[in-house]
Amino acid sequence: MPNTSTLDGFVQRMRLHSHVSDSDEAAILALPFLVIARDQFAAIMREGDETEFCFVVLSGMAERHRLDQNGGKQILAFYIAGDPLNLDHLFLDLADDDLRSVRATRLAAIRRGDLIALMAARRGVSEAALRIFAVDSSVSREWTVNVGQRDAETRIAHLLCELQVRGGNARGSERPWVVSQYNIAEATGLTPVHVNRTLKAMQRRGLLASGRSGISVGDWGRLEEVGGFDRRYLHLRANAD
Amino acid sequence: MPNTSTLDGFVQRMRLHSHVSDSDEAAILALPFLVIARDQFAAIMREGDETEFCFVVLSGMAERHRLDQNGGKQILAFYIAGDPLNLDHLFLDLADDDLRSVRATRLAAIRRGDLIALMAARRGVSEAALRIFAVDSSVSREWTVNVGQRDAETRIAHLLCELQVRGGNARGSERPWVVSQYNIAEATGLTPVHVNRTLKAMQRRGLLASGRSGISVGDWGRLEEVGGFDRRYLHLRANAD
DNA sequence: CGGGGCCTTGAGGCAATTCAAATTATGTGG
DNA sequence: CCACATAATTTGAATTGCCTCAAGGCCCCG
Repeated sequence: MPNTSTLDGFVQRMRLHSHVSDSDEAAILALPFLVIARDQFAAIMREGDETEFCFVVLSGMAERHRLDQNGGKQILAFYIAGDPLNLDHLFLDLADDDLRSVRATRLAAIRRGDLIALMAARRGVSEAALRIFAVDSSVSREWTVNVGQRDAETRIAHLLCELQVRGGNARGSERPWVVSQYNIAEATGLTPVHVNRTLKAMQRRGLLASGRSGISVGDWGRLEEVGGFDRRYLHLRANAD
Repeated sequence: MPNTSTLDGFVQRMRLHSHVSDSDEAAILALPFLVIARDQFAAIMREGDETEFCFVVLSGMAERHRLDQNGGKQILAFYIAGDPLNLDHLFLDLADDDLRSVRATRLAAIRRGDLIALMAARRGVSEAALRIFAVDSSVSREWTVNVGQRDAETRIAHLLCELQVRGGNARGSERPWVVSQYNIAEATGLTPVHVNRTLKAMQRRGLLASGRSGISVGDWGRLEEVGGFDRRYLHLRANAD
C-alpha cells in the first residue's frame, strides 16, 4: 500500500512502466508539494487556467473532461492514486481541459518548475515521467476507439476492464467500481439511461455482479472478451519490481 | 513553402507553438535522416513493431489508426507536411498503433537515438518537440470529444475545420480537402454511406462547395459554427515568427 | 422524516446503420 | 486514345441502437 501522504504512489505508478533507481526515487520523494483536498465534484483546474502546478492523486479519484459547444461533456480520463493529472502542463502555458474530483480526493500539487528542474537533472526521472505521458496518450487514444467504434455494452465493458486493471486487480477482483453510472455515461458518450439499461442486462447475463456497495465483476474472462479488452495499450511492464 | 527535401517543415511546425532559435534550427536541419517513400495506403509502422525511427512528413499525408476486436478501424490522427508521426516512440519500445500513408507520401526517418541525443543537448529543441507532443495529445482528446459527443454533421464540420486550419488556411480557403469520404468515415466513427449523405446535405446548404478536385469550403464562418470549432485546442501561437 | 442524489423503468422517436446496387471518377495497358 | 478494371461516390429501402421525455423508487444523511 502506498503512503498517501507522500509521493510514494507516484513512484509506484512510474514503476508500472519504467525501472526507477533508488536515488531517483529518493529525489522524487524529496520534491516539495502542497496537499490539496477536494470534495466530490470539485474543480481542480479549469480550461484556460495558467499551468503552475502538476497534480498527483494521493487518494480518491479525479477526471479530465472537455465541454463542447452544445453543452455536451466528455470525460477524457480517470485518475487514481499515484496518477499524475496533467503532465502536459509541463509543456503548455494554458490548460485545455477541466480537471475535477470524482469523489473526495487529496492531491499533491508540485510546482511545474520544480518538476522540470528535477527532470532536467535526472535522466531517469525524465524518462519515467515522459513514459507515463506517452502511456496516458495511448490510453486516451483507446478511449477514442471506444467511443468511435464500439457499441454500448462493449464500451462499458472495456472501460470497466481498464479501471480494474489500472486499479491493480489484474484478473478482476470482486472489488466494486467507485464510479457512478453518470460518470460511465460521460466517459463513454452514452446517456445515463442507456448505461443503466446496459448494466442491468450485463448483470442478468452474469458478466457483472451487484453487491451492496456497487457493481463488481461477475465473470472476468467474459467481461474482457465482451469488451474486446487487450491490455497491451497500457504498456505495463511484465515484471514490476 | 517549406523545402520538402529537408526537415525545414518540421521546424516550421515547431514554430506554430514555440520560438525556435537559429542555432536550434540549424541543429535540427543537421540531423541525419533517411527518406522513405510510400504509395497510397502503405504501412509505415504496425502495432507491435519496435520503435527505432521517428518519422516526419516531408510531403503527402499520413494517418495513425487502431483496430479493435470487431474489425473496426478508428483513425486517430492525420499528419501533414512538417508533422512528426510518432514522438511517443521516443519513450516507448513498442508501437501501439498502425501508421499508414493516406496518399503518396515522403517521410524523413530519424533515428530515435539521434533525436533523443539532440533533445538532451539542446533544451530549446526538447521543449519544442515536447510541446508538439503535448499539442498532439490535446488534438487527440478533441477527437474523442468529436466522436463521443457530436452528431454526424458536427463531427464532419469540425474535422474539416481542423484540417483547414492545420493546413495553414486560417480562414478556410477554397483549397479542397484531399481526404476521401472513407477516410472521413474512419476518422469520425461514421459509415461511409452516412458521411456521403451528410456531405451532400452540407453542400445543398452552402456550407461546402464541390469543385472538380474535391470538396472545398463553401461558407467558412458557418462551417466553424456548425462544427462548434474553437481553435484554442490547437495551441497556435498568436504571432508565428 | 424529509430532501436530494442516484438508480430504474416505460413508451415513442430518430439518427445512423445495414444491405444492396447504380453511377461516376481514376487509372492502365494495349 | 479507347477499353477495361478498379476505386470512390451516390442513392434507396428497411432496420435498429440509442436517445428523449417522463415518472417512480431507493437510499443515504441531516
